[in-house]
Amino acid sequence: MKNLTLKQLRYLIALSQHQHFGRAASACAISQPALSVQMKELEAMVGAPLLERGGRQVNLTLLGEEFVQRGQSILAAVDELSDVAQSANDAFSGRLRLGIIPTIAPYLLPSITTQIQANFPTVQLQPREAITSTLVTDLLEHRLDMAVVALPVSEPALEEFALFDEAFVLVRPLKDAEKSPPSQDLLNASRLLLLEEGHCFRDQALSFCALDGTKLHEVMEGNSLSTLVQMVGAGLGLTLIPEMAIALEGRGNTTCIQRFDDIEPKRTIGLVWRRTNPMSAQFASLKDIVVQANALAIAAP
Amino acid sequence: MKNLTLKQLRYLIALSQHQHFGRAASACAISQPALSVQMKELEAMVGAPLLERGGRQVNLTLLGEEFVQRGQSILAAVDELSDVAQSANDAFSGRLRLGIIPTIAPYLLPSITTQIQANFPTVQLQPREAITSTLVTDLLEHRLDMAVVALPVSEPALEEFALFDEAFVLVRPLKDAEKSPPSQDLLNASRLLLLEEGHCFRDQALSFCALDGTKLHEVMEGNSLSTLVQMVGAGLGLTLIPEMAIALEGRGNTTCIQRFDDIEPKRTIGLVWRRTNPMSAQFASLKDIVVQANALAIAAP
DNA sequence: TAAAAATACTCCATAGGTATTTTAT
DNA sequence: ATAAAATACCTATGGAGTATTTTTA
Repeated sequence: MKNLTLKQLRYLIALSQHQHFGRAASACAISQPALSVQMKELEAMVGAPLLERGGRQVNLTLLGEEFVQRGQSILAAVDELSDVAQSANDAFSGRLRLGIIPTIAPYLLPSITTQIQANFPTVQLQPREAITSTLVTDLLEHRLDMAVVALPVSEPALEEFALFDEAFVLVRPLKDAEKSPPSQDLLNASRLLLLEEGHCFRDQALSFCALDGTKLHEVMEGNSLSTLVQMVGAGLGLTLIPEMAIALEGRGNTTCIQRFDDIEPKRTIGLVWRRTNPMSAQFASLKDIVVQANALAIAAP
Repeated sequence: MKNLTLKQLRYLIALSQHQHFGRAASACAISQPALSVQMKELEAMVGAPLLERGGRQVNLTLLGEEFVQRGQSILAAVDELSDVAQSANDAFSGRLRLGIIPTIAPYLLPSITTQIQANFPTVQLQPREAITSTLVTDLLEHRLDMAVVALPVSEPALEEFALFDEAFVLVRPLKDAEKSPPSQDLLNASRLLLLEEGHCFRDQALSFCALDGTKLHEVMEGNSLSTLVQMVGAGLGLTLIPEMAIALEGRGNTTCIQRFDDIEPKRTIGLVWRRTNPMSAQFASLKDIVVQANALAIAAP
């Protein structure tokens, strides 16, 4: 029974409908002998007669009827495969597992979600928030389809696509609003509040200050930008936040935001995905969505 | 998608399990290039990638996963066909639509049913009672598998198998028990009670009396032997019943049973079925069952 | 005798094998 | 450099066609 073919089932069903080899054969667009041979082989495989051959008409045995019944549902399931393939072909659709780093997620994810649902209603977005290293691993091991991270990732297996640059701004206690303008020197002289290890934003901030983690002594760690901003408000130090976070984090009345004039620190945010992902082409169409989402996020009050 | 084969589904599933063309191929007992080609063709047919080819391992796309899921249930349904075939092969089993004439049914059917259930527990007996002409039509048109009738049927498409001869006995009012012994002359001189038209037993009785229906004037018709016997008891005439009916119909105390001495009337009871029925071989094994059932029926009190 | 299915044979499409190249890590 | 998949090419199986025979009603 290992060599049973779908054709044979189709032929048997045709035969059950026409009860006549000649007519069933032409319904299947094959010759009568071809049908005879196939049915003979099918019966040989089954080891029992499926057909009762009369001179005038062909009838099915009980077993034959059973085969027709089951064959029909098998063929129906096969036909459904075409439908599945078709709908998958039609448009960018289905599950999209999107990773996103925590220093972007709260600000960008809401508008990304909205934009995607508006533009690709058939896409089921499954966002996941994690630090870059986790996201990259998840991408490489097929647990994610795409991620929003700070570039470069420099992973050969991953395709990178830059979306926009994002400036960092200084967060100071409100009372210092009139004091010295922001500068690298100021940061170096102050207690700097940073995210805990692993967050790329921490590394980016340190890099800007031309410091490495080991030389850092006057530092406190937090695990969300909100926490850090609150700590700044309490006068415990300074911190940097990405431009996009201003709308959300700059609302308090205990801190103030200051931009750097001279050498503005920034990072590049981009999309990454496996080069081998067959959806690559369609991912390209996603980039516009995310750029738009960014515009909305910045424009938000 | 019309040319999709079960092999391709098997290959895809193997690939999803091994995530490696080489190993999946050997699991399928084919070469790696053969597998590559089949998967390529499958994807071409589907019109969308099912596989994501990485250097180290092969992964499935979302659509590929969907195909694997559906493919597995399709293959499961195909495997079930083997089981169906197997169980049908193992023994004489399944539905048996058995026709039986009314002049035998009440006396023979109970023991037939018992015997069949004891000997072929997997057979589902579906008995139907009707006159011979109906049974023959039903057989020819595949509404019955087999029938118990009086032979000969002389239908070329039907196989006949004689089971046993069945004598007819005379039923007279009890008061006539000591009168003239049964003979053809007696029958001709009396009012003969017969079954209505269509029952073969009517024709057999008439034939024995060397009468045809048209010459019959002193005749009443009934539609069951029991009714006729009751009428005999009421002194309305005579009737004939088959030997097998004695146990049931001879119990009353208003009638008596008399056997013919000289030329004993009888008929042959047999099985008939379509020559083309593939179960023919197995039907042969049924004949012993029915013969046994007859022995039981006659032996019954 | 006529209609229908089975057989005989032939051919070609294609599944599959081997050898090799390309690709990706 | 190496492992793996794709490609090229060849072979052989088997699905399907035509012509014919056998069967059965």
